[in-house]
Amino acid sequence: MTDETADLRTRNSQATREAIGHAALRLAIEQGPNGLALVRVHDIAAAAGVSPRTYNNYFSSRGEAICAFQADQSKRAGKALRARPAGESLTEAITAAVIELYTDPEPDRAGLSMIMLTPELEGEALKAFTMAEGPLADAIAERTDGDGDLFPAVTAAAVAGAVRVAGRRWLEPGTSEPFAAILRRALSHVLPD
Amino acid sequence: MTDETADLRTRNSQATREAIGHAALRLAIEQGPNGLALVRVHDIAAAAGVSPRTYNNYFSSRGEAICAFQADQSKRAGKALRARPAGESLTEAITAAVIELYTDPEPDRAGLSMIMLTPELEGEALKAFTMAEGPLADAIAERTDGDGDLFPAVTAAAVAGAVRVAGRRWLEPGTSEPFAAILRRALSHVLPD
DNA sequence: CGCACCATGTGCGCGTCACGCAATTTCTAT
DNA sequence: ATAGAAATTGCGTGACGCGCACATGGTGCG
Repeated sequence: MTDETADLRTRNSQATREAIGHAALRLAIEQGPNGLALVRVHDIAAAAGVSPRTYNNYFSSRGEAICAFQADQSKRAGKALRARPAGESLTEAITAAVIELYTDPEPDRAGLSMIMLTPELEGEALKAFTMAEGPLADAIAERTDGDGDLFPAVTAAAVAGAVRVAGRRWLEPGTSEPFAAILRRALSHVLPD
Repeated sequence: MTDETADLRTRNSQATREAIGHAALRLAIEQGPNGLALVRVHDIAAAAGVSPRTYNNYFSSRGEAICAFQADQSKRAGKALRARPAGESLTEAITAAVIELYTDPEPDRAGLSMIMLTPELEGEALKAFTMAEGPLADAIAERTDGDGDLFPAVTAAAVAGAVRVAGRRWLEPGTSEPFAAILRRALSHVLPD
């Protein structure tokens, strides 16, 4: 892995960040999409084993904490694309990278529902998915070597949008199709043949 | 116009909504992208000539008020596409509709900068642009008569993303190219030839 | 033409939150 | 082992979101 653990200190703090995020999402799921107001900062902090003030050092809103996992996942989009072999076409590489990134384990239905289907979280959820765009655009630009200057960013945005739509689709009741399949179909509409 | 003025009462309340939104955006611009915290609810309400409590009846956060104009504009995307003649191809129709919608007057640079370049507004800004997706997807579905079930939503998301990217591009310092031209180029990357 | 009705505007008050500040604990590096 | 930085924490403050109740004004009925 290219992850050289960076700093041991940094690692530790990322661990607590994850702990807080995980606790926040878990509590939110327990209360359901309509009881988000009942998830108090105090409870999140307690569940994560930190002080409320510390929670606030890592996140500046409950929504941010709840969506942290999704956001962190999206941030890895660039790395995922770069990990694809150079032999693949851009479309193949993006498709494979995105599918691998978002289905490493099949996502948690409850968690994704909470994030994508709760109105109060809409803004944070969009931020979380949109976070993939920057890194992804950079990685695309590297692969295409200055195609059009707008192409990488636009494609990245389209891909992020396709992922979101695929997620919504996968969450619809009575969907047995695996997420990867839906994702592949969604991406086929925005990527060059 | 299909706008039948609906109700006179409704009209009035939409007027105050606009007034509040306009006031919020104006005050935000005055303070610049770094002084958003200084834009108090009290000031917005005062500038709009309503009570702070009334402001809160229309918007549940400052960001929502500031981005209201952009959000309302995006909501008209479906209508804009439906207004295109049936003879046009889907790509032509979408391109024309989007350009017309977002450049009816050339957008206000200060306002768009505030919305798109202020970190605290990122979530709300994304919501504002994403609001075009639903209506747009419906309108696309009507034009294509059940192409693929994912196609309309994915395309709408890609278009909304392209608009966002085009906006960012247009805001970059030293850009003299008209927004419509950038928009057209951006859309060409996500729409079928 | 008047009356009852509903939507909107407003004042008040409560609970929560985000965050600056400063003391304290914890951990790393030499 | 020790100096020093980073992280955790407590406290205090200002603002906010919103429920509640009341006033007001436009609307549609009889």
